Amino acid sequence: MLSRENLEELAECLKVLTHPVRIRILEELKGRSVCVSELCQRIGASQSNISQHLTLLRYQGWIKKRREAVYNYYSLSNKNISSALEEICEIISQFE
Amino acid sequence: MLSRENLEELAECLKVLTHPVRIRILEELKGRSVCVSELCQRIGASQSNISQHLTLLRYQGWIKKRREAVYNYYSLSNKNISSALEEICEIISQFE
DNA sequence: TTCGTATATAATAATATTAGAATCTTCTAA
DNA sequence: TTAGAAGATTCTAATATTATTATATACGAA
Repeated sequence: MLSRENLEELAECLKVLTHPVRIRILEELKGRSVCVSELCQRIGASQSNISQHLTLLRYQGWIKKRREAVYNYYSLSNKNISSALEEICEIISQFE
Repeated sequence: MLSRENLEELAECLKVLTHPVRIRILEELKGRSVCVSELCQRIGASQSNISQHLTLLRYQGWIKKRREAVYNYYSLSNKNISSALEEICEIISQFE
């Protein structure tokens, strides 16, 4: 049984995955770095909106950024994220 | 890559797990049925509050209820839920 | 230095979620 | 039937999340 603290951490952590745009961002970042403007184009949301979701994702440790010339390239913060996301997708999709 | 529709379904489905009380409820229901009043006691939340979380969990298909005399017993809606929850906990806890 | 492009941040408004109180419904036992 | 208990529903106020708009910053090019 999880402690009250762990419960809240888990809940908080999963909040990241409860917005379609954020899941989509994580998918786009699978295996490569993408800059903000490209993410905007591919996902079809405003720059400001994407940027805010990126900030949250980074704050929660799912992604990291790297500056290169004019661009900020974002990527998954480690290799497990990608497979973790896939596993969670799969687990959840079994219920539908 | 998930479709826009699937993205939203996935996000929606995971929202269930983003409240400590709901995770706690699912944990309490692992392997057994529990009635509302007992859940209130064990979790330490108001009857109304628990009942609302139960309604959401049931609406999303995570749990089912069964009437028995005066009591409503809730249980996980299938056997996969329990292990799915554990797997997700484990996946997430790797990031911390 | 100044300009333009890429991105971040701040402020705001709209919407969603939450807890708690009050009320209603359903069922059982008498 | 009626009283009482279990649980559901409804409403409200507080809070959190989200998208939008406007503004700020950072940096490369000229």
